[in-house]
Amino acid sequence: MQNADIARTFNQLADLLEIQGANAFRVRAYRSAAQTIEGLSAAVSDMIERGEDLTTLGGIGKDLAEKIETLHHSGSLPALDEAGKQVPAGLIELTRIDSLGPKRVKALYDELGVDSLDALKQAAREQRISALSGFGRKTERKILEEADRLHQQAGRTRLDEARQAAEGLRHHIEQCAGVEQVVVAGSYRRRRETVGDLDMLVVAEDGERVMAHVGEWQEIERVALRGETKTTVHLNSGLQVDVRVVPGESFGAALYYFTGSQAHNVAVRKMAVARDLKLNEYGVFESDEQLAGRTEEEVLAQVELPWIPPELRENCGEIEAAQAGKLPELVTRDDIRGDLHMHTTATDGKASLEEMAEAGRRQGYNYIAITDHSQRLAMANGLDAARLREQLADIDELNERLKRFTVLKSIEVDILEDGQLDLPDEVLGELDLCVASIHSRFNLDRERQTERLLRAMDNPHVSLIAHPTGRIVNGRDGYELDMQRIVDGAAERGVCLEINAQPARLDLRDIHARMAKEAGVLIAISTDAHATDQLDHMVFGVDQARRGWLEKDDVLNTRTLPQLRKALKR
DNA sequence: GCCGTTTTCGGCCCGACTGTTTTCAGTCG
Repeated sequence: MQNADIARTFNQLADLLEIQGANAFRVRAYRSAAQTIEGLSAAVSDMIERGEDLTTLGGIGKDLAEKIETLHHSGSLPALDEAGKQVPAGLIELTRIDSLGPKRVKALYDELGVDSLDALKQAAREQRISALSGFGRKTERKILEEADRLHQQAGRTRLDEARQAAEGLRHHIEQCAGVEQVVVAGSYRRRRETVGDLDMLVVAEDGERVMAHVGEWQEIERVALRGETKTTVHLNSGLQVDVRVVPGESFGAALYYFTGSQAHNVAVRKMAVARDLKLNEYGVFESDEQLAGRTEEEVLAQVELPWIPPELRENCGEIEAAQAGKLPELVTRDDIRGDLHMHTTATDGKASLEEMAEAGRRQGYNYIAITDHSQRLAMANGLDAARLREQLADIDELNERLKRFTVLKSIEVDILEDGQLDLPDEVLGELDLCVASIHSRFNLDRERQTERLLRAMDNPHVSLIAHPTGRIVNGRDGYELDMQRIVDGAAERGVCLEINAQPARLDLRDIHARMAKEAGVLIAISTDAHATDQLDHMVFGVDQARRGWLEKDDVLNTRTLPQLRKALKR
């Protein structure tokens, strides 16, 4: 039972309880516990095996700790089965329809027996919904429209795709007269790997004018709602965007509020309440007097907190760290001195050795490492020892011509099923660094996959494990791994782990990067570029590193070349 | 269901928008 499974179970139970009309705070307790568990770097099942007390976790008391243990030992939860008997689980899907929440779903079920999407559509078409008290013709029509849309609705959008949409719309809004500033807040600003929607904040006096201007954007499929200060639109790409207009004196409060996360906001607002203050998107207030609101710094100062980087605002220890003056100084793109993972035309890259070097230099780097694939990856035209040695000679020749820039000799060597490497040790010994990774047999069980990676790290030539979990964002889960053992194993052996900066990989993910930092494992942030323009992906890797609390010293490729060579010695 | 610098009971974050209402409930973020 993984953390995500436990979190999902609690969220399901919360959904069912909500439809039943259970105490809203009880429902919230389940959701908050789910969030806590999802944000943990350690596996809850391991904590139970080690006999740790789960009630030390925030939002988890005696009852929820027992339920987690029940889940861990039996794989199911009687409370969930019980709730499922009270209301059909199919109702949860109905709450995903925009404008249908738990109360209305319950009413539709009680009054009309609606327990599925099809039953809902039929009831709407037969106009039985508008006959109910509290429902009207408009609501009925809207339900029908939204039920049809539900099928085509995408899930969360990858950050790089969201960036395209966000920048386009932001530019459009900036053209509106009277607009002083446009900022994208929400999970986009926190740099989560995917976003559910976009939250845009506009500083302007005339809200009506901005709302009208937004409605004219060419990429809009439809306007879902529109008020004086807030409008929600759906883009052709399927992405939902909320645009809000705020006055300048509230900009900091609004930016803070709409950046979230929700869990972070709730925690900070509680701190305001404890000081007899009210904190909302317009500012910090003592009775009716506004004490702060123009900047995030002055808002946070009212609850005696320093400014907290958005990437950390997940209520996973950042508030406590801020109070103790122990916030990390997060790594930045400017700290990066080189890129340690990229391919050339020798295998499946699109650019030559020399073109990659030139592109690396244009990034402002001091060095890059060329890491083409090894022979096992036949479809990528992987290198055998002889072809690798040819490339090494080419690199020597290139380095003699380059000034104040170094191309490091490397390889992305395949890790075979038994943990052996795909090239002989003697040729690996001729490299500056050896990057190893898995490209096959993703389906081994957890124990064997973990052993496989540990065996690979046993090879003294291995410097770095690339995309350690093999996951693809919105694509596939990583292979089964005991991450704690991988991280501890890397720490013992002096092996580094990669944050692969491809927006589709971002592997390690944030919580595992943080786990590695805590174990003292150095992280390389690398683009895995297969073309020169993909070196630009470095920013996504840096964002992910920041979400993992990494500082400059935690990152291998912030080092100068001599420091790097030293750090690579095992 | 959780939690404690006012509390082991009684609180628990806050506001915009919509539709169906004559003053507000439901939903969403």
